[in-house]
Amino acid sequence: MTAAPQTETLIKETAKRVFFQKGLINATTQQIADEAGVNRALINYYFRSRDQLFKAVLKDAVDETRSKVDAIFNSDEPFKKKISRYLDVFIDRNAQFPYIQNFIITEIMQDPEKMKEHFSRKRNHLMKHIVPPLKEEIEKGHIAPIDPEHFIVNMMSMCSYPLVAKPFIQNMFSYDDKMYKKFLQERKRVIYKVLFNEELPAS
Amino acid sequence: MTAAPQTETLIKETAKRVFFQKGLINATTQQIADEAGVNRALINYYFRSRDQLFKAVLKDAVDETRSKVDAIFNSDEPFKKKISRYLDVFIDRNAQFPYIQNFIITEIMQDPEKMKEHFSRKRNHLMKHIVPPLKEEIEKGHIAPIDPEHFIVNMMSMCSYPLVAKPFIQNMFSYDDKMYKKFLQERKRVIYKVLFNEELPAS
DNA sequence: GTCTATAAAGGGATAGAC
DNA sequence: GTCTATCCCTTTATAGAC
Repeated sequence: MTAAPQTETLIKETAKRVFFQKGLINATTQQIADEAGVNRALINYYFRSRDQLFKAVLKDAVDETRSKVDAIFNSDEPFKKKISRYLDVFIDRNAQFPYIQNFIITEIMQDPEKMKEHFSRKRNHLMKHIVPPLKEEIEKGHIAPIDPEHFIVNMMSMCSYPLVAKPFIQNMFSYDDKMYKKFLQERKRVIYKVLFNEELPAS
Repeated sequence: MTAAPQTETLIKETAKRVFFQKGLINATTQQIADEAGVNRALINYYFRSRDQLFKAVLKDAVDETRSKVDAIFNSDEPFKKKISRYLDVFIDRNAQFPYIQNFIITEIMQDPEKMKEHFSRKRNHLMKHIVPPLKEEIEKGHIAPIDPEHFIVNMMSMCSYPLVAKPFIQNMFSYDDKMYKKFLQERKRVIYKVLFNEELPAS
């Protein structure tokens, strides 16, 4: 085993931290190199360009979240249970890397064509997992009637926005980091309640 | 009346369009000048720097929304009616300038200290308008018990996220611009329903 | 693989002519 | 008020030595 993969991994992990934990979307290659303690030229050596490093790191993050979500929805648990597990995974994962959502949105905002690169396979991903079982539950009378597309947007909104707007929320409610973390955990229960108009069962 | 104010206004309106309608957060001064059909140096002449132009435009946008929101909550209508009017104003205003929310978030993300410049007076703004009457309505049994902070975040999430994530939603649901616009209008009713668990009355 | 040095481009801001 | 020309700085990317 040579030293190469170590450096490449180090750069990638550092970029992940700088971009998604520190939220520095405009971080320069110099900043990332300094943070990783490597020479700046090595970034070009391993990734050719800043843009390709960025894409690689974002792709990894998106893929990782997606595979976790797939695992949940491909299981044979009841629909409401799947949703509650989705809330767990989505919130915990994004609490660890709070700015992933901002980056996805900002990337797409700059150039909607970019999304197709990142989400070509994910397109309709949540829809396929959610719309059929949701309609079924509504027909059975287990869930109050709602347009599935609004259901999905409600769920994503209430999950993502509190992450995307972290500094805004901390300021508005005078939350320190510990209180904000607690608030995020509470949201799993709150969102479930709002979506289904019933309490989240103790698991 | 000289030609000066016209050019200054032209630059400002153009920047507003480039930033908040086109979503080009990293637009260069050259791009803005070209779009406005003026010489690039005039931006520095009127605004000294790109940063000050940006701040001026963002401040205008924030102030305009805020004064509309204040007018609603300073009226003496019933609480639920105020919320429904807030949904109207917030969604219509941000549908016109879809990327204002992104910019606020991105600005704050880059440097949380910046928020204090923009929102020093707004701090706790929504809280003061919402928390007391919400608690009162809950005590009276008109609204199901909920933590007011989660209520506010639920409301802001379901309003803002569909705007912030516009390209994402359009892609996911294969919405063209017309369908997306319709979807946004529907959300007024959907959000009201989710917040209060009752239908929005016909106004 | 890793470093130094340098090329090359992009963008913001200003001086000075008109 | 408006324009051209220029300066300056930042940042990316690469060539070439080690």
